[in-house]
Order: sequence, then structure tokens, then C-alpha cells
Amino acid sequence: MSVEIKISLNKGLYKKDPQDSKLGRKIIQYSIILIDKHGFECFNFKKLAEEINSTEASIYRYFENKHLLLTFVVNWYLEWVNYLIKINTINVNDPKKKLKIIINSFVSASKENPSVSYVNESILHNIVIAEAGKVYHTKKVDSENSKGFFSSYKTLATTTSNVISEICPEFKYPYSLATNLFEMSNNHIYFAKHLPQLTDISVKEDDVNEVEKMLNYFSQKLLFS
Amino acid sequence: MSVEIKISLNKGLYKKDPQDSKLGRKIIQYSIILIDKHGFECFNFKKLAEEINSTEASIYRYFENKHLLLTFVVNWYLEWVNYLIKINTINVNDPKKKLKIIINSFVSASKENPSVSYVNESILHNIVIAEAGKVYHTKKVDSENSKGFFSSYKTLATTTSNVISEICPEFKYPYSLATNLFEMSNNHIYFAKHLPQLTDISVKEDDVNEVEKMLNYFSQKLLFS
DNA sequence: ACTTATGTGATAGTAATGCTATCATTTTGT
DNA sequence: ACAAAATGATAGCATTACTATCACATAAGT
Repeated sequence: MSVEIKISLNKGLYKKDPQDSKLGRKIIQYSIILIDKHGFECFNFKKLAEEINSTEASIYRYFENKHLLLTFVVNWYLEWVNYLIKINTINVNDPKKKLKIIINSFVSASKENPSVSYVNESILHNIVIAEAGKVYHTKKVDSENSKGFFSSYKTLATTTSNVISEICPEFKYPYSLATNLFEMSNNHIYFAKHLPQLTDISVKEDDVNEVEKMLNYFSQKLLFS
Repeated sequence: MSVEIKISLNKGLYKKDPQDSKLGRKIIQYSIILIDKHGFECFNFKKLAEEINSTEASIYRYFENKHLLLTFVVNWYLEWVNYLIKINTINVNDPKKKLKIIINSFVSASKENPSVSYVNESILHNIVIAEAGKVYHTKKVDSENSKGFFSSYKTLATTTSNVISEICPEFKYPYSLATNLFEMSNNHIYFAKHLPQLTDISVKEDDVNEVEKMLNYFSQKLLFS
């Protein structure tokens, strides 16, 4: 028996917390698998229901719609990265080292030992890479923002930004660099796999080492030169 | 009477070139307006047909579906930016100046004199900011890529990358920086408007000056320091 | 001017999607 | 053992995405 983390997320994201029941956890587990498999546009609750031998109606008892389900799993991922950053930097004093750990978490948090049995963090990372932008690129962004649906991303940005300012207090764009490192990480992993002419790095067999190097190089150039 | 540019785009994007007929141009004109107004998810051919007093069937004669229509208008925008960069850098020799012009085009190509009567470049820029990622974040990315649907973005990346390499031949990530400057431009304009805690800059009344400054600062730090 | 081709409108229809409602049944907590 | 909660089963409805057909208008070629 192992202790599982329970990640707590904004209550507006669900009608009923899927982490609290067997069916709910199955919904999370297989929605991750199916979104990755079919892509978010082709994913729907009917397919998910079939996959887990349940019904659409049951899934609608947990989530209002697939957009909020995606928002949920993306936020889950971000909270998990926040958690990893926290425990991996807890005894680190050098902010430069901290930033390296953060960057490492951006590119390969998914390679950590899996911490939650019903979440495949590696597949979830693929979803974040391919679909996370859709979470906030919607006409509802302002109302969802006011409900706190993006607070996990803000936490990540703030944590990273603080480390950046520790390294270089006079740097004028700590938040921008923070979010840019995260977005760049996802973007260039995606480009390397699908649009290689848009990047210089390559990712072979999920080896994201080159991406990590690039992000470290960019931040080093911007902050300590 | 003025000379209008005709931008030529990949033929796989449409069934019939909308630029060649009155109805086609109306489709482009009002799809840009409606996508901006309702967001891409809520936009559909029925609403568009009503708006232009035509029918769904007629619109389907030009585009297979709304995804390809979005791909078309985003590519149109990119081709237009490519064109502006070309004419605005044609007599410029200093690559540093060229990069500044490119960055200026990224943030505010839409402030140029409108060159095509049926395209509102300013609204189109908003669409690119909010929706362009959806064009290539799809399961069909590989097949669409092989059809050349993303060649306009590649051209933009290559042009920019070449200028970057002119400035600093030993810089290892010219393509990555090129695409990152473009993505960053769109992202941070969006963040400033909707998720201000994710950026350091602000955009008041469409004044993107701060974004431009930031991009110039980043590239200067990375390339000539 | 006549004919043919082409473009557009009008209408209908179909399959899939997104979602809600109701009732029966199973599982859970006490 | 019983009540309460969770799930399953089924139905249904409005919207969406797309296709098909036919009629009409207009432009083009001879």
C-alpha cells in the first residue's frame, strides 16, 4: 500500500470530484488515454463511456462538458508539476540551480516515478503539449479566469518568476520569461515531432534533452550574461 | 482604382479559390469577422451563411469544413506578413535593423495600410493571436503538413532565421528563436488582454509597443551580448 | 440571339454530437 | 437491514456537420 497524492483543484471545474470515486478515477484515467489517442476535437463522452463500460449520463454527472474535463486534467498536470518543483527545490538555495530544476520539470516531469495510479503522467504530458493551449484560447477565457480556472498556471508562473528575480533582480520580464520557458518547452517538443522545420532541436524516442539544453541556454543568456 | 495584392495559397486549402469570386471574398471577409466575434468553436457555416445572406451549401462549395477555412485565413495572414517583411526590408542591409522590422511586423503588421479590401487585417490579427495554434494542434497535423499546409509559417521561420544567422552566425537556435519570437508576440498580447498575471507587459488600446520592446530586448540579449 | 456551362439559392435529409430527463438498479454507509 | 447515494439503462431533443438534388440566374462562347 502506498500513499497517493490527492491534488486539489478548483471546484468549479467539476460537478463532482472525480478523484473521490472509482468511476471518477476511471474517467480521468481513460479520458487522458482517449484524448491523446484521438485528439481533443474527436474525443467525446460517448466514446469515453464505451471505453469504460459506463454511460454518457454518468460522465455528465462529473463534468459539464469535455472542455471542462480538459481544463481539469491540464490543471491536474500543472498542480503536479508545481508539487514536483516544490519538493525538488526545497533544499536548494542556489536560484540558478532552482531554475535548472524547474526547466527540467517543464520538459520531463513526466519521467518522474508515477505518483498517482490512475494518471499516466507521460501521456498526460503529451496532452498538455498538444492541447493545453485550447484550455485558455476560448471566448470564455475572461469568465473562466475570474472563476480561478487558471490559477495553477499562475502559480507556476509566479514560482518560476520569483526564482528568475532571485537570479537577476533587475531583469524586467520575469513572468514573461517564466511562461515563455513553459510554452517554449511544449511548443518545441511538438515542433520537433510534427513540424521539424520550425525548430532547431530534435526529440528522438522522447529524449527531450535537446529541448532542456536550449531552454537552459536561453535563460542563461538572458539572465546571467 | 487600386491594385490589389492577390495572395496565393496552397490549393489543398480550398475546393474553389474564394479570392476569385464575389461570394468567395464575402466568405473570407465575414468569416474573419464572425470567428473573431464568436470564437472558432462557436463559429459555423450556418451562421456565416445567414450573415452573408447565402446558404451553407454555397459555402461548402469553397471550403470542406471550418477547420480548413481557419487554416486558409491564418495562412493568408502569414503570407501577408511575409510580403510586408519582404518589401520593408528590401533596401535594408543591416541585419539588426532587419530583425527589428520583422519583430515590428509580428506585433503590428495589422497597423499597415490595409492592402486588400475584403480583409480586415486588424481583426485577422486577433484571430491569429487567439486561434492560430488550433490550426496545427490537431491529429491531422502530419498529413496536413505533408500537403504543405504550413509552408507559410515555414517561410516566415526561414526568413527570420536567416536574418538571425546573419546577425550571429554561431547562434545555435535560429529557427527556434524565430518561431519563438512569433509565438511569444501572439501569446503575450493575448496574456496582456486576458491573463495579465502571466506576463509583465501590458497592452492598452491595442498599443503593442511594450511587446515589441520586450521581443527586441530578448533577441538583443540572445544575439548580441 | 442561342446554347451551354457555371455559379448560386432553396430545400431536404441524414448521421453524429452535445446534452437533459427519468426510472430502475446497485452499492455504500450506519 | 435500511436509507441514501451512485450508477446504469433508455429515451429524447436540439444543434451541428455535411451531402444531395433541383431550380434559377448569369456569363461565355459561337
